[in-house]
Amino acid sequence: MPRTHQRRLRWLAPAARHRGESSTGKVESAYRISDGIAERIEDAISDGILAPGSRLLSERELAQRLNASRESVREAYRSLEVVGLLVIRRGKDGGAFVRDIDHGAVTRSLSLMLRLGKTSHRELTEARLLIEPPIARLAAQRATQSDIEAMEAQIEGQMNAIRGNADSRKYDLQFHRAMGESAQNLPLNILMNSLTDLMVEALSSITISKEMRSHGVEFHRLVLDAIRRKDQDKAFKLMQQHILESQKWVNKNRSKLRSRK
Amino acid sequence: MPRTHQRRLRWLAPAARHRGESSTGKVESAYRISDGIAERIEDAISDGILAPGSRLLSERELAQRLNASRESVREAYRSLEVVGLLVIRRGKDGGAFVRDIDHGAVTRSLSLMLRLGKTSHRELTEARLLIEPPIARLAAQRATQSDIEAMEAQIEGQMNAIRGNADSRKYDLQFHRAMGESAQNLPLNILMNSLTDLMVEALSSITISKEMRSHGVEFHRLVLDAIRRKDQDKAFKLMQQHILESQKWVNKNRSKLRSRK
DNA sequence: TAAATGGCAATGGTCTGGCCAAAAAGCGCG
DNA sequence: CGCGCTTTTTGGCCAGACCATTGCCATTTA
Repeated sequence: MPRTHQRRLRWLAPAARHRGESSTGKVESAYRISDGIAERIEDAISDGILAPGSRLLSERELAQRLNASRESVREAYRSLEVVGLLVIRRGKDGGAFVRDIDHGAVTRSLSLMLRLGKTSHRELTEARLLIEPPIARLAAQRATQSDIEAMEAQIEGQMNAIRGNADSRKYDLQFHRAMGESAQNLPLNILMNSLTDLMVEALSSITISKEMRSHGVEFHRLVLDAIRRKDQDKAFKLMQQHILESQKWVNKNRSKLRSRK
Repeated sequence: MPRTHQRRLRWLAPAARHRGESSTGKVESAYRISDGIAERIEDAISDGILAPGSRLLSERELAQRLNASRESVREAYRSLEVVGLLVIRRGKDGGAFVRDIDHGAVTRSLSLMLRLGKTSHRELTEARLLIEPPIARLAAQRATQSDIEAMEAQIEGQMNAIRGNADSRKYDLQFHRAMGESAQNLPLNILMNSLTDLMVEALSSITISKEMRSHGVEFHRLVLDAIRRKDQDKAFKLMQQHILESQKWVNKNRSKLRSRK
């Protein structure tokens, strides 16, 4: 057994701790060994002891060291994979790796709830309408040079894609993401990303005319311009208009808008 | 083996399906039996075939029917529990039950990401400031009589709690929730609930003076009054002011504001 | 009669031990 | 050097067992 791994084990020192209810409301059904393990790993990650990319012990090995069964460890790893903290790979040099921070889990979770709640397209647009324009305003206020360059790159890519008749949606989405980044507000950014992801998902079946796509990229260009000039109100209004336009277009073309996946 | 359960099995008819990547970005590491099972159950739930409260087959039984091992079924159930779709109970008459729709999963997920991203209190307030006032406006526009009564009830409870020196935070939170309900926009509502939950969590260590609490409930009363009169702008501004006030108060009292749990 | 007790049965939680499949590393050969 | 086979590590899956928890019910007891 290699000694090199010894250092990694510090985080598994504390024994099983509190039971009951976490402040966010998850009811824990009594005690589970796997939950205890998962919790310690989670803490280790959020404390930075386990950095993104680092590899955890193999199921067999951690089980042995903790005097637990492989299944308990396995279950812990799987739970953390489900919430997006780990990624598990098979094969030699496989195992569980700490994932770099990824907002996708929030989006998935939100998406699930919205599907269950039969959310309409109207609600989604309404929500975007309340969140994105303010974010554009913040972006105009705070964007750094590199933020602006990132947005420029996406617009560039989008234009090329349109010219080549390739799929430009990816760049469209990325532009919104880049704008979100520059607003420098993590919660808002995550929320906006979730909403735009859902929008893209909802519209994925619809083909968009070349004209409309050009129209979209043009809007992005204008928004970016406002951000560059730090014209907050203009950025706000443009983004608002952008969303309204695309909604209007969707309404016109909703020959068959799928309510769910 | 009882025949009565035969009906419940319809949803497990389709065989394993698509692999690869879901549109929300989850990378699926090759094929897993448990994922297949989980997916079918998830679909059954979101299609309404499995209603909230209904009980799934026991691990042993479903495993047998699917010709899978108990572990695969178990893993599927656990995954769905983690994302908040199921709740699992032990003991006789225990098992996996479809949970009624619960936004807590989104909050937990968001909370995790924010912790990992070292989100500041400032960002949280900023986000609330952008989301809650618009929601108050929507509430003023759309609240039904029963919505209003729900809010009244929370204010009532909050006042009683303050008079009796009991914990009024719960009612405070519930008021915001009730207001969110009346805005009749699910995504916005979920987002707002997540933010307020996080705020409550962040402030849970701080004791709040009786005076301040009375001040808070007074604000709620004013907001509700504006909603009753359908005075959208007033509701908007009051909510904005409410958040600003409480932030100001927090800044003053942040003798020791914990950055994370 | 009503309440406490104790056994029973169903179900999830954990463990053991094993085999299979994937996947990367190592190695040998051209 | 690079291609292809073999090896080795690791997760995925399985079978069977036992434990812990929980609700139910018959029995006992106050």
